[in-house]
Amino acid sequence: MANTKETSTNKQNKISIADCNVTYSVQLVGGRWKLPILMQLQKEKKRFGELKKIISNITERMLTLQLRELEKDGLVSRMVYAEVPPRVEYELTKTGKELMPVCKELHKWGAKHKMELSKK
Amino acid sequence: MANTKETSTNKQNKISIADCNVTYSVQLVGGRWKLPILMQLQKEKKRFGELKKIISNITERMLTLQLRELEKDGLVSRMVYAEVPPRVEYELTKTGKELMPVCKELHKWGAKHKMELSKK
DNA sequence: GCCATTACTTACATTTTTGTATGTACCATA
DNA sequence: TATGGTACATACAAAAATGTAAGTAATGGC
Repeated sequence: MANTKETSTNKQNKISIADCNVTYSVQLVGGRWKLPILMQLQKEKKRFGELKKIISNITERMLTLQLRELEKDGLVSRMVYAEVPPRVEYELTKTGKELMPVCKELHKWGAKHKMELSKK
Repeated sequence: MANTKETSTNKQNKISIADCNVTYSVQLVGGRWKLPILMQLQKEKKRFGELKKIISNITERMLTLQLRELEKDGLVSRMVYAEVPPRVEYELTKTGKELMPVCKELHKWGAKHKMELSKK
């Protein structure tokens, strides 16, 4: 996430593979906590602390990191209110919202797949 | 990929997060080379060597590892012909094929998203 | 006997991701 | 002056994913 070596084969492969829009899309939501975050923001915007409470086991560090990436990638917007103690709200962007129907399809596929696996 | 420590927080989180079918699905195709492989098998089955040739930059090791996981997860089937030199063919399973329409949606979303980003 | 071909395997190194623990700024209130 | 709440940041450690380099088995053809 942080501190990537720009010249590594690893990094170069990651970049070149994202030429494909499917791979690109999956990379955007591939971080461990990104989908859990997006799901929580689906219905309404939420504060940092709310996300932390709802998403069990996530640490503040990971929540921050993943939110920053989602923001950089244009899936989530961040609103800071000049208050003390601070208040920061996160919300899906238009692009983020447009991803939700695709998630629904993934959900369907995953559910069906899990069921079929369990039969064996 | 190989050698995971069963008791690590990391692993435990990975597992618990897959309760959600969306996250579960994304995990199945999340490996670096899995989507490139799946895309290649979309139209027709292919031999190990063909995949290696077509997917530029993939190493034999990574191709093997990712194919093994795709097989274990029921997305790809493996057929070994008792010949020398060996011939092994890989093919999408029913489940794998059913994922393709979802990939198409992801593709659309990714393409649109990329376009919008490039405007800024 | 030697070589070529194919689909791997193995040992190891590097890079990336994730987790742990602790510290910070801000100001209102006690 | 001390305390509490919020949303972080930072240094470090562990784990996981990926990459590199070399080797293997099998057999048909030279």
